[in-house]
Amino acid sequence: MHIAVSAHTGGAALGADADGAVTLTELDEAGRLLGPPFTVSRDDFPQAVVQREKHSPRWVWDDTRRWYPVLLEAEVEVERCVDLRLCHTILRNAAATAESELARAAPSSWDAPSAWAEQGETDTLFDLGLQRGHDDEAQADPVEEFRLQRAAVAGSADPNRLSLLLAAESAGSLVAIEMQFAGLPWDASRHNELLVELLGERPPLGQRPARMHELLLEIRAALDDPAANPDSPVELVKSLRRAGIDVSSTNRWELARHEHPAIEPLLTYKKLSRLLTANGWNWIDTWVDGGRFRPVYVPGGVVTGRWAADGGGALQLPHQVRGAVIADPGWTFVVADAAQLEPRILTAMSGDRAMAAAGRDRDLYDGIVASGAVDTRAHAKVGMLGAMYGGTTGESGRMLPRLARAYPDAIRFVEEAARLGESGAVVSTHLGRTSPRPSGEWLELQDDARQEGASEVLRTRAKTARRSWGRFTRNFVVQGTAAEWALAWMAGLRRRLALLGPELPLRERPHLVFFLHDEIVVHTPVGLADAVAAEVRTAADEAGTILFGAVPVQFPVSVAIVDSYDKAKG
DNA sequence: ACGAATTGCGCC
DNA sequence: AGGGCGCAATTCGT
Repeated sequence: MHIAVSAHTGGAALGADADGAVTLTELDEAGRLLGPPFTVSRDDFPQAVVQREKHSPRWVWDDTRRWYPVLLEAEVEVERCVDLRLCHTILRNAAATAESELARAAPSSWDAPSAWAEQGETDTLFDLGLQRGHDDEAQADPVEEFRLQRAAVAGSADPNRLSLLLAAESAGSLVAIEMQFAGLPWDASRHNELLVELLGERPPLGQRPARMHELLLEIRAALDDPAANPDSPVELVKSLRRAGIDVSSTNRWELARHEHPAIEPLLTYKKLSRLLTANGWNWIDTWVDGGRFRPVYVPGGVVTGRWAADGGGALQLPHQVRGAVIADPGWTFVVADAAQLEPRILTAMSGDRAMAAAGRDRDLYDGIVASGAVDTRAHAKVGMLGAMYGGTTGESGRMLPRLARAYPDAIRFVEEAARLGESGAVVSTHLGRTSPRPSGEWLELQDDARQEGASEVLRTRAKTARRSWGRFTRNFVVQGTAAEWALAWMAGLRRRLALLGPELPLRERPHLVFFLHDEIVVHTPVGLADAVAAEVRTAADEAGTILFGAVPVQFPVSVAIVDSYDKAKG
């Protein structure tokens, strides 16, 4: 029998056995049973959830993707939940819970990836969750797991932060399913127009669009090579070298360094080729259905805590096609992005007061210029990005000493994260998500390089690997904490949006339709757009306070009300 | 011939 | 010697 569970006052919950019956167990916050489990049929399950929702339970279940789509199909929304699998992953790896029973136990089905993720095809997603048994999960008792998780959090040095992280992660799992359910409004005919403007008419299978064909002829003429093939990197390098262009690869950066009549058409060709293959007509055929693009979001899909997406390249939608994202008649979009999120996160984490002042009531990079640390906004930006990514070369590297002088706390913070990574240690985000340990291979390499008589080659390799891991941990703390801020922002906004349309189903009131790391899109009736914009800002302020308390760091968002996505300055 | 790895590039 | 991804096409390796 599968048991999903709900906890908290008034809560109840569920699980499905082979016949699809669902068992609900009422729990308190520690996971203690408040009464005997009871069973409802699969058909009655959504209604049972509706009854319980009146008391705002927190549903505790193994996997939001398993349960929530069925509920949304039945127009049942859940206010909050615990996604045990996502939370387990966090607690299993967190330094703060390393001594817990949960973390010391042998790996179990809770450590496996979601068994419900792969069935994300649009035709099956929303009806099979309850019916399909899963062998591993048959053994996995969510009540017991919930208790282990609560105990692990309670036993950690800072239970509040971890609790917050688990709540945010779980809220994100609800948003992910809701956004897939609602879909991103997508106008396929507008998308086609955009493609025709850039590429020419859709060509027959296997042929190049007209514009690309013209460019191909230009390239061949310029290279004096009638067989030059820009689609093949290997052949293209040979063609370029024959024409006297000294390249070792065909990537854009390297090509752009050379002056030659073939370069410009080649770069244009590659740009269009990318558009055609990644977001061309085939993409429309595959991913747009009924005026909606429904990517499968994968909360926690990135080690840092960022989301990933499965199918359609949802998190890489090029600006070229964003004009096809058009609001329904009578509706509009509220598009918001957090301004300079990562450096502001670093400011709050490191307590750098000078940087906090630089970012107060203005663009942070402008503020850095105004402080006299660097001379242009572009320098400020590239310098800060370099500091957070571990860049050492070029402009970025040159800016670092100035930034370190002006903002010692912030720079020291990321340098320390890098140093820890290089030494093989783990680092953690503000709320306690911990970086993975370096691989056995990495550790061995470091070990071997330290041996007496290790070759110079080996020592160099070890150093390269060490630096590389340091760049990863350096970035992990910032990117991961930014992801936490974004989750808090989105969770708060989700709650606030629900209040703008009480009693209305998700798709008939303002709802989130897109999320991109530090940017959100809300689809809303036109009349509520201003109210939504206000909630977006309030939720952003709240997210900063929730994570960091009363620190003097602002998290401003730029908000645009637009009827198509390309009109938001991105 | 086929799956794995690489290349290149889109997003943040 | 720049962090994290996903995806399509090409190229490599067996």
